[in-house]
Amino acid sequence: MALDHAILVSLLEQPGSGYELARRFDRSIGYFWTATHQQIYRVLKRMESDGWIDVREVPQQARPDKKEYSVADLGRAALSQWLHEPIEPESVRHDLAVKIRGAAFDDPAALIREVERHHQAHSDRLAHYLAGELRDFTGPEAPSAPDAGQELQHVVLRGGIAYERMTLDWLDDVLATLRRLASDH
Amino acid sequence: MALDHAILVSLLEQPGSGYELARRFDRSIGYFWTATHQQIYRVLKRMESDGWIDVREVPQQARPDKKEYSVADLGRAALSQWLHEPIEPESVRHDLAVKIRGAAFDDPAALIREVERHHQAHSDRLAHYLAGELRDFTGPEAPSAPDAGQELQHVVLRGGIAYERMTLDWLDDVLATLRRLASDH
DNA sequence: TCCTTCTATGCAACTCGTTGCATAGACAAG
DNA sequence: CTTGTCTATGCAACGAGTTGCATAGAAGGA
Repeated sequence: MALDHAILVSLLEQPGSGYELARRFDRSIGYFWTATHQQIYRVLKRMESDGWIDVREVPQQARPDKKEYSVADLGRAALSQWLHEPIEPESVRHDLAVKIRGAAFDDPAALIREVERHHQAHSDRLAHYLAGELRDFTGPEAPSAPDAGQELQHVVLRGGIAYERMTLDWLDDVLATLRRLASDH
Repeated sequence: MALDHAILVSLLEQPGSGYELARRFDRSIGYFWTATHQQIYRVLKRMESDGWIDVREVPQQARPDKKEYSVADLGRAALSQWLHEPIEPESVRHDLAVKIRGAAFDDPAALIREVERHHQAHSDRLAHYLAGELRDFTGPEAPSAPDAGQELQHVVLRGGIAYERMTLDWLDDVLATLRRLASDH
């Protein structure tokens, strides 16, 4: 149910259309939440009919018109209420770990390629996060006196960076283990 | 769709009933996958009718009879096929990060308690993982020459431990940030 | 000229995951 | 003696998430 709230937060940071939200969910929001455009349009429709958000039709040239959404008082109140409710620490779902334990009943060496692919993907993601951090928070273009919103965005991004670094270290450990098992054959 | 495969791996490691699987998913499998007993019973039923697993009725005294499942050839083949298919690196869903960014539009100080609760929960989980590692892999009772399956279980557990440590460090960072914002009020 | 990509929104069908409820005997604690 | 917990399985309903498809104009490249 947190997709609602992720959308509200994003719209508070910057009003926008469903399409724009979908792109943000591929970028900065993607650090901590994912959603397809289908999910987003459906939730926007529901929140609009519940009076949580307002719509404004924005005509455009050379591209389709869009509906720009912004957060209404009811939405702000709903977000605030959710912020004050405790939530459970997330439960993990890690496909790769299933594969690693499954490899005991198959060929561990066959997993090496796959793990290397994941290593590359996480390495790319880390580079992307670091570039974003430099651009928005630590580089020369960054605000010298960040406001609360920027401080909080930065600490979330630092979480993403820490996660990717930890994952890369762990994947190195996994690769070393798989290679050891393969050479012992 | 990886619940199927997580169950197959668990049944290969040790045949068992739906109830026993549900408990494993609260314990060791819970390091990397979660599922309720409802999900598990439904998937077991489907896999049985697809011939992936075999059932054996086991009568018991002083407790209800149980159905012990074990992996059939078809299930082993399905697992093996899945192991050879590439999978996408997981997408993240982190409620707490939504809350942290949302706090910019509410009261950051009000989140401190919540973050402390999460810190405690992750700290408990870390202690639990470390106890399991000592018991099964690094303590005096552990096998001196672990087989491939144990090596792979250990590397997955090391991933869980690294994740919890990283998360605790990050939550410290989050708390420091929230406290700074609260004192600047 | 045709093919693809980008912007922008949406329906329909499906699978996956969660929640509430139900049964039922055995055992332990208050 | 009642209440709660543990073992063990399951139905029904709902909500969340995924996949495939559809529309439609504009721009850019082969």
